[in-house]
Amino acid sequence: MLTIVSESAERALTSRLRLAVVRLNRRLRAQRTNSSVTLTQISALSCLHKCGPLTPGELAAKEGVQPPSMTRVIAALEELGYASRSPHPSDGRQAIVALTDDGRAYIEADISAREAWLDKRLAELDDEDRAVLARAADIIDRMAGNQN
Amino acid sequence: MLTIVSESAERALTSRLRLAVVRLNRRLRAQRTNSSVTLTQISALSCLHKCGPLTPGELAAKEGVQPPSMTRVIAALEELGYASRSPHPSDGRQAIVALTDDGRAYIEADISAREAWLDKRLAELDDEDRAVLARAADIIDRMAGNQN
DNA sequence: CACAATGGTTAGCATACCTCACTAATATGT
DNA sequence: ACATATTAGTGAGGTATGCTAACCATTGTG
Repeated sequence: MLTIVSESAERALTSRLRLAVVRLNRRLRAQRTNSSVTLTQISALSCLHKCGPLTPGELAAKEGVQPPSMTRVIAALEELGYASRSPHPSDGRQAIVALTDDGRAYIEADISAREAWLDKRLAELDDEDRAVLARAADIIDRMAGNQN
Repeated sequence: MLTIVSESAERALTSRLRLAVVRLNRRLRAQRTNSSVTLTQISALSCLHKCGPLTPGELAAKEGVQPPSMTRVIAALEELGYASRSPHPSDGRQAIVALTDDGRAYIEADISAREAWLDKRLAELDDEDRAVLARAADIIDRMAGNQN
């Protein structure tokens, strides 16, 4: 139960959380076998969907990766027809990356299918466990999102 | 499918949990830049430390990876002097992977240093958030299907 | 004793990060 | 105004981590 966290459990939290995240991440990546869109690309698409058009640099910062890594992701999304690159109106160095209609349709309609595995696992939990995970997702996002 | 227990936050749990895990995993991997031991290797070392000597196949099963993936991890750990491979006493096909003294010293004394980043983030949370993460780690581990 | 099953490794492929170095565009300082 | 510095993005190359398929070597069984 939630009320008391034992001393030993508390001490091992760092290790346990790390291992849990590493392993769940592994499982999630393994689930996308017959999809042409990778987990990283989905993550970037989600970001564009949530935030609207962004420059490559902004997108890299929000995803917490270096700009060169994002360049490749954007190129792949463009290739797939899910994102477009247009010139920045006032700064010739920058570019604007936006979802295409296809990209929007994909992220809105198709992601849930690719999340079927996780969705099924979540459905097997009780409401209380789901509530814990919902809170944990927020906490983790804050921790991972804070630079440094 | 998911039972909606609390409006919009709950509805997107699958997406949010996935993104949170992907991003925290990314951060954790990024923390080990000046270390020669990678996250995957640490995970395997932890497993050996907790379970004692294992065959490569057992280790792969516990970590939830395929045997060929574990072969590489074991080779790296052997190269580093943190694990040793010895022949199985009764079955010539199998091998026994065990921590060396160096490996034990490493896993016991040094891991916490490599977890400093996460440890610091966790220390910034309040007790309630930590409790949520502790429960979440257990739930996630169960979902990811880790046989202990 | 031939031969299938088992355990492990090798080879080759894909994804996803990184850093370093480069180009192009913009801002700055004398 | 023009040379120089800074900034944004990209390309090249490297590492880590997973996979499957194919391959030995050993084991155990008919």
